[in-house]
Amino acid sequence: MSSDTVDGDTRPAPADPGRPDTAELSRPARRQAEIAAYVVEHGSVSANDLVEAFGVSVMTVHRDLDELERQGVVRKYRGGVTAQPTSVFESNVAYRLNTAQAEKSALARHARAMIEPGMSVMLDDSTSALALVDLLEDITPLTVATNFLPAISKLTGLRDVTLLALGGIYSATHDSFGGMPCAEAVEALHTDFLFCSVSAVSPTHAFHQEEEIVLVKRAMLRSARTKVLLVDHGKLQRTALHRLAPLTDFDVVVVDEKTPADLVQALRDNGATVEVAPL
Amino acid sequence: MSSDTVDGDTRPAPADPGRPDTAELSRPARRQAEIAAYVVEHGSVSANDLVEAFGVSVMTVHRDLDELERQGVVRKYRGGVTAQPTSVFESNVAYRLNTAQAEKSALARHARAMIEPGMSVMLDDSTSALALVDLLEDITPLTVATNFLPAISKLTGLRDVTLLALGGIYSATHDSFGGMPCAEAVEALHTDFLFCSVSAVSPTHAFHQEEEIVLVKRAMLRSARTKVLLVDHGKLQRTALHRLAPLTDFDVVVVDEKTPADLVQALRDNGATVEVAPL
DNA sequence: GCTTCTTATCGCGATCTGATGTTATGTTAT
DNA sequence: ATAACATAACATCAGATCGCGATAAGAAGC
Repeated sequence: MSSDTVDGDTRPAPADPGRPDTAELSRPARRQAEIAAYVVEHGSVSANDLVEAFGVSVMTVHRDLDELERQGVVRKYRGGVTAQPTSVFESNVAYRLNTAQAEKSALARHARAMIEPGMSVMLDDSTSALALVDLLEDITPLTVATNFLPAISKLTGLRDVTLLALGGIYSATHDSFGGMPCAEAVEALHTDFLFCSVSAVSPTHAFHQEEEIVLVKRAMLRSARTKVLLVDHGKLQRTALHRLAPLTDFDVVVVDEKTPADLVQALRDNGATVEVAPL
Repeated sequence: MSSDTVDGDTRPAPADPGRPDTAELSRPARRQAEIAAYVVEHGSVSANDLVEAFGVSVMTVHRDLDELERQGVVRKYRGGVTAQPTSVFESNVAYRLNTAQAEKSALARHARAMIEPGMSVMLDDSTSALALVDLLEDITPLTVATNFLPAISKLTGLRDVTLLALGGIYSATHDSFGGMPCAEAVEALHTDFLFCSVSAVSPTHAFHQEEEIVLVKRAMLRSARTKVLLVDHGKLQRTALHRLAPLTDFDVVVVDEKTPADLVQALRDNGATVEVAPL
């Protein structure tokens, strides 16, 4: 029972330089993310393999796998699991691993500066938007519309914030509401601001992995006066399946300070209004 | 500093026979409910009065009052608080005090028996509906639509349940979403069942305190095939401001076993289909 | 300006929840 | 039928959170 991998975990976490930052994620969540990566890499693994690889009990492995299956990242069969088409992995695990905490909060601070009391803002289901929620508390009164459950939960606690929940079909993968019902709810609104993020950004366009998400984001773009795209530099080299919109559809594209200067220039050359958020 | 009212609380809670059942409510929540009742009764009281009356520190009193103000039950002014128009108190505190746990869960069990895998059900923002949520887990697959945040939170965890969140304007008083946006979201649906509750039931009609709530409930009534009203016997002697709908609009009215026989008969005499849920 | 009330911050203690392993009881394949 | 695997049902432990008060700093009224 590989006693070297058990508890007494006082080490400051594996860290694994080169990989995304996994700190400040709950232990099981981190392990699940790592398991997911492991499964995607190996295509198909047995539960016992995972027991050995991660030094936890079978029971725990199964619990993790159940959770990952619930999120649609893997499929279970008797004896093990297989990876699902990568898109889900991308948008889920990437989201969980790739915290980029510092960048996100820099973007959020920059965004916050645009908002003034009395305004209405719309937020999408992104961690960047979530970071912004924490900063809204004292820009009151304020109206906030979002389809992101964690954001909704946080906002219910705030006084002087009119919360407009955008309902729809719940997606465990994103922990948000989507689909047609959500798009319709969005159509019925018009807010001063939209703050959103996407999974990938090319010099000319914003991209996203999933079609249903694109549906909602497009609706959001139509329903806000000033549209702000929050981009941490990790997004800039990546690519994704569906083209969401040209960057010129956004009034502002905010990038973090770590973004290479040439990439910023490339965005500007293509007509985007880019602002750099200091860390 | 009245040391007799402090901690060491091994007593099985004051109980206060004659008053609604306040057990299984968190301590602060219970105290807040009692404070609310106290304020409503006295119309206007000072913070210090409450310190003495409840044997807690000023700080705690203020925290409680802040929470109650957030819920719209009281209004603070320098030195104390005043009660707000009773309707809010009714629908909020009554909801918190009057748990009637046993009855609710009896109603829920009865309701659950009507549901079969594959169906779609709509739930309103009532504690009765919440009790039902706990029983849905193994009637899968299932589609559930609700505007009640606690229900939504619970349902996000369930696999094989398609959750359709009904968005709208968040109400701290009810911990649910409402208003026009919500009503519109409801209009767009059509479910097999609606399970709902109201604040008061006369022999012929269902009533509710608040207009906006009525708006949503009416929409729900229009959007379900089979409408079920869950009524614990406490509701039957009470009255409320707005008439929601005649009882004959419901396909079934479920009451708990403790309901006096003559009241059940009265409902039936007026044309309602009444079923009694065994405890 | 002084008093009274309110809010912010910290710390302690009790409580709760979450995470995990173990044992026991199904299930499925061979 | 039997072995391998999966789930269910406790028990335990640790960490996080909550509830609360005390003190201190900050408004608001007189």
